[in-house]
Amino acid sequence: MPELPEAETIGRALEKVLCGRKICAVEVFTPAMRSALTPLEHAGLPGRRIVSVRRRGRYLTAALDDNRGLLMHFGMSGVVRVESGDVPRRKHEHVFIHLDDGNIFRFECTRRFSLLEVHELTATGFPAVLDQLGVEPLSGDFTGEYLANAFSRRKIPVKVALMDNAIVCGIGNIYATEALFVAGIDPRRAAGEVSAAECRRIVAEAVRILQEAIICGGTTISDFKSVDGSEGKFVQKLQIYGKRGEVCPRCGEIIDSCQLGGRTSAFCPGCQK
DNA sequence: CAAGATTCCTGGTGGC
DNA sequence: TGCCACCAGGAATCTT
Repeated sequence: MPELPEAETIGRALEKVLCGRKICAVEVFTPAMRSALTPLEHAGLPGRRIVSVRRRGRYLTAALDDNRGLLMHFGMSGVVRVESGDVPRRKHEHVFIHLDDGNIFRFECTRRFSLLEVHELTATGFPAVLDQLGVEPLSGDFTGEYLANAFSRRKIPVKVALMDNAIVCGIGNIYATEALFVAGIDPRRAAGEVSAAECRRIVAEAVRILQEAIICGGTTISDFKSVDGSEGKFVQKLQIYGKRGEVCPRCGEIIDSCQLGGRTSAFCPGCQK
């Protein structure tokens, strides 16, 4: 389930195989997704060249040579591949974009939560629809002071706030769960009650975990695969996500879980205060 | 206006 | 073995 490290992993791989390629043809096999895919067929993509691939939060933008870009989001089961047409179309591959080197950019999504749209790009290099996103976790803007200010007076659980893309983008259930565990913060606490010092700890651990996950090529729980089909190895380093009922690796208590913002949230009652 | 609930979708899982 | 309820997840859209 792609969060920021998975999007970064996909983006780096796509940059190598897509940059400089010209689009020859577009085929849409599944019109009804979360957002309709049919506009892709009428967007005048053939003849356009892909000039760059950049990430913002969990989104990727493949910029074209006409100031537009392909905006991608992978939902929880989105997979992209760039391979030849010799491989038959898989059941949940919804879009083929044929490239001038003979390969096909294939967009797959089993649970149909993914997004693939053409947008005008602004001066930021991204579509205007991304302007609402909060700070980038791996930029210098994501500081303890920023987080403490964003959390101020908020009554929602700190974990829900950490997953709020309008505050900081790209941190989903896996990495929010892990970061709060390592920082020793109970995910159920009201965001506004978390101290500035604790916010600094959350930021430091979240950044460290995201960077480590990128080095590992992301986290594969069930669906995630990078462009070449490889799986993310960070799953082996997860300390608490999905481990309810197991022994806490830090204090030996039994890991518990609860529902926060509609998401299962594992935590250790012994060492997350 | 903030917070919480609901919705979309499919495949894997576990109970009986 | 089959059937079915349930769960996973991001983000938009609702209800309170």
